[in-house]
Amino acid sequence: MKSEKSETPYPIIQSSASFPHIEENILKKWEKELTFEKSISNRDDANEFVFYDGPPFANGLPHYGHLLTGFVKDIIPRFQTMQGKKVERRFGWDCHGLPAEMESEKELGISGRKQITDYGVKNFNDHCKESVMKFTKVWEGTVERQARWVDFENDYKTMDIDYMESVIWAFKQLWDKNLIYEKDRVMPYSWKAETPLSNFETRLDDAYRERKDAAVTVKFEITSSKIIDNKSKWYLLAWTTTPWTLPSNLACAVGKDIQYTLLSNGKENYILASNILKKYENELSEFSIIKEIMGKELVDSTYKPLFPYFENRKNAFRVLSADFVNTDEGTGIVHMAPGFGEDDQNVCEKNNIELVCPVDEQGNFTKEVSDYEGMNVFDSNEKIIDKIKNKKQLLKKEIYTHNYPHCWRTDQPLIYKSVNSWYVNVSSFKNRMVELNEEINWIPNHIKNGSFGKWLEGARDWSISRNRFWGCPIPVWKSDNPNYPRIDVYGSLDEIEKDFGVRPDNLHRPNIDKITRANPDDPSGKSKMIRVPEVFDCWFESGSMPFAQVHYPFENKQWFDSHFPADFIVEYIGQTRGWFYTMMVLSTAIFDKPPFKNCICHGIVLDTNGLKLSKKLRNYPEPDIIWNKFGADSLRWFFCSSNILKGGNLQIDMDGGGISDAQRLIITPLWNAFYFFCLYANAENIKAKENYKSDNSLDKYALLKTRELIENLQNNLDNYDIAGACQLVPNFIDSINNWYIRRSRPRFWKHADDNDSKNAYDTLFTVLLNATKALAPLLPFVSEEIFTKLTNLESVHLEDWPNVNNFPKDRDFLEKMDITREISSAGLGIRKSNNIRVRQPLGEITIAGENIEWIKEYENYILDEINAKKIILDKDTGSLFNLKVKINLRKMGPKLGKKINDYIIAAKNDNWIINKDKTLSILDMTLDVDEYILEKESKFGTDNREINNGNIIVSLNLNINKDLEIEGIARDILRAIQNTRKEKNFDVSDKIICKISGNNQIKEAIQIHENYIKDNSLSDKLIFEEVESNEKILISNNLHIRLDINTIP
RNA sequence: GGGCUGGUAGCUCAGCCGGUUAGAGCGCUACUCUGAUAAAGUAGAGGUCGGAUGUUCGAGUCAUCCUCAGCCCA
Repeated sequence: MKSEKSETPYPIIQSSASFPHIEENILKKWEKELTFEKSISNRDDANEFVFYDGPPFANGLPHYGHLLTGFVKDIIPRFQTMQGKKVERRFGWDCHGLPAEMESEKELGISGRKQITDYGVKNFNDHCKESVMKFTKVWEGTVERQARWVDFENDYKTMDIDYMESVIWAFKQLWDKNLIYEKDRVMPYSWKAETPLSNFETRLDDAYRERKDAAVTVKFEITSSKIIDNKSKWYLLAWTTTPWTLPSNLACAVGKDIQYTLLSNGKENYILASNILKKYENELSEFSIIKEIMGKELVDSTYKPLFPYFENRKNAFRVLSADFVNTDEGTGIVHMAPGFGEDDQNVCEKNNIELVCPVDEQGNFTKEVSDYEGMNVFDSNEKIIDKIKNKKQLLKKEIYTHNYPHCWRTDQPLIYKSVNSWYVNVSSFKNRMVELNEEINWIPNHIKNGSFGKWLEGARDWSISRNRFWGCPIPVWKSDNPNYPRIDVYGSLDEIEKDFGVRPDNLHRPNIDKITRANPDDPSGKSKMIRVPEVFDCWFESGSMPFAQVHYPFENKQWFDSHFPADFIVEYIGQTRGWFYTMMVLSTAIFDKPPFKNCICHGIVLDTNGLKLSKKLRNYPEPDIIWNKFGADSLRWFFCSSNILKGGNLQIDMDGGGISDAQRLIITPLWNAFYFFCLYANAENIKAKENYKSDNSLDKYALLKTRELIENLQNNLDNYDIAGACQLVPNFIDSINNWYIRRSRPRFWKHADDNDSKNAYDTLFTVLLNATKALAPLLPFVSEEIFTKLTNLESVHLEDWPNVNNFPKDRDFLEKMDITREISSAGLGIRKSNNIRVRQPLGEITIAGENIEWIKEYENYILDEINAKKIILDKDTGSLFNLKVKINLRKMGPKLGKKINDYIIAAKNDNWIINKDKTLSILDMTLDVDEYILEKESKFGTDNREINNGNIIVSLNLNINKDLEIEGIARDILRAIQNTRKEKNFDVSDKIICKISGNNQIKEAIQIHENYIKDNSLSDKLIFEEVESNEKILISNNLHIRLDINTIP
């Protein structure tokens, strides 16, 4: 556009927009105008949509996974806001737990519990508190840049005292319901970090690594058994990769349905599983088989302890039956050390064998195992093996390579060890969780009865305590004198104050540990009530989020009652084991309700090789590059149109392939439609207004398509199907840009007072206005830009969802226009296959079919599009097509059975007759109207095609007479002029004087079509005269012209 | 070892209650068009629907088994 035009109805738009630049400006505008705040405050309190924000670990940096979740966390609330709902969005921070402690240890250069206690728990926790929030600014920046609207000022932190008070309240609730117990249990344990790890942590990064260990097969001497004699010595053969657990052996386990073989060499007799004999063929070469028995016959046999340390244990040193025993590895006889194996512990407990755990917190043997006291278990392996060898109870020693879990921080191999921990008795109410799960709508649906449902069914008790420092304290005080046992559990600051006389202003360690009192049950007054040392698993804290974020029940009781459960949450699919689950546990136990009603589980963002994105590999583009190159809307579209939102995965490539596609295929075309509108509205000085009533068919079509878009988007977003919503948009854009605007183009450069032209502007304006509203949740930036530039209103995000009742509704019309488009495509296809350029006008197009009179009304679009002169509607069945019969298989298949093939062949060979009553005679049958399908098949030839499932035939007359040829040349000339205008950078409204030279055909074309060429090229004068200086331009039919065009000053 | 999800065109994915010739978008190639021009149109190439067996007149679709991949549990 020319810049001297000072006042235009619409802003002057660049044809190629810089979306990143537009986005940055919109962010500034939103910030300045408090648009987000208004979008909430201008809604009614009584009509809320409740969204819970899952707290990320505060001390990590945001990555693509967070961005993806963030987009979804933005789309649904924006959509619901436009539906008239008030949607508050508070950001949350997960502050406690091992990740925070690890980071602090790294920063402080210390490691392990001893060094932390030396450093001082207070100093350490103070550091954690500072350190954990250090990335919040980065987070805010990223979240803002992605156009995610969320309230950072009114955020919640799991380390706030209010939050923590609600957490201990929850614990007390569970305690009062008898759902809490304390117990020794086997857990993965880092002896270097001196803490048990959650199973979550054993799976971090590359925790499982290859490791070589000595695997031994040892002989347990049987002392009594119902299946063997006592004349010679019998041994059970057991196999283990952790020889250091053998001193703590208390039992052996067999599978009761596994077959075992009894072997003898005359002196000694062995028992082991039958199907692993050949693994031991060297060791057992001199042994022969005596008999085979089932495992259950071995149960209750007793044997002599291998080591003396625990020989007096009650019920120990027996053969037990256990389901988990198999013969994949080992001997089918499992050595059981209940202090060091979870299965071992469970089986022994069932059989009333009390566990032993003679290994201390640093992984060294205690004095119970006197020979190895103070020795690290891994160092003791060889010595223990030697000892067994000396006792002649070692059958085999081998080096065994296996994947073994390591501590993700200290790099040392973990051990499994019995540790005291507090548990939630989840298994006692898991059935109720399964019931409540039925009330939740999961996206994708299979999560409900799949990974989440199955996980609930198999839910196990939850270890909620950690032997650590930075976390919410377990609010239990115990007597320090076992002679006067007493346990007090506190669920509020008030309760603590009441008993201890002090009100803590900080619930963190070591503050809370200093609060003690005399044991009221101890008449001597000497014993004290002391808090247990553990803190909560941080997942207990994030699971408490629905109530703890508002300090329920101490405050906001009413708020909570109306904001629980949440309408909607979203996280990645792995949270079925994390946040989704822990909320479900606490919500079921405390409130007997599901914690949320709708839950989207999205998949994982991977690189193009299917690998996880990792800082080490640098296998992903930095988000900053994406923001600056494509903008956030493109990334949002790339993510949200993918089936990653239905639990699948999505690959992102280094140079942002899919993201540039989103821009190229969605955002730019939308922008182009807007650009087109502004370009011509400004040129014609037209101010458009909302108008849904145009009687022009193209306008009506555009409005119907817009209505369809709005309805479809609403349906899909109502059902949380964001990807489904996105999939509808390309069709809309195609209809508007490549049909509506293309076919309407001339209407936009008619004079402004022309009514049809007005309708065109109003309609395109109305289409863009409503489409940007409906697309606002999916494309918040570009929608905002177009909408505000179009209307001068404050923000599209303060608008209500468009009302479809404003729009016309006419399915029949929509279908007709779609057929019109199909006919046009077929016409262009016929041209193509006959190599006739579209600029060459053709005579007539013939359309044949039933009930096609309506096409008359649409003929202009078809004639324009395919450049033909006339439409002939033909009902004649003979000339253009043959009728084909298809048997209605769904109907006839079951009736005819195998014979149906004969009828299919007869139909293909046209062996049928249609009777007067429209029944069909075929072979020996007469078919009713609904038992066969009649289709048209175009006759052989290149000038016709069938469309609409063979209901309509399109035929194009390809004869080019003299008149048509000359007209074609005239159009070629016009095109050459237009091209030259473009090359010379003339404005679309510049008027010109045009000189043309060429042969007689050119001259004739100019004479006959002078006005056509002049009008369309804005030529005041069209002069046929010799043009010497310029280059020859080749047009069709091997003709050349020379052109000289100049603007009129 | 068990569970869940998936395997359809070069890529990303549709494909409802089984039905005749398996679709879309992108990408690629060719041609065309142009008063939006780094846009647009038409067409072409490209598939043993992971494999096998079964049920059926008929299987991409249903059943069983196998296989591969991802995730989860052990």
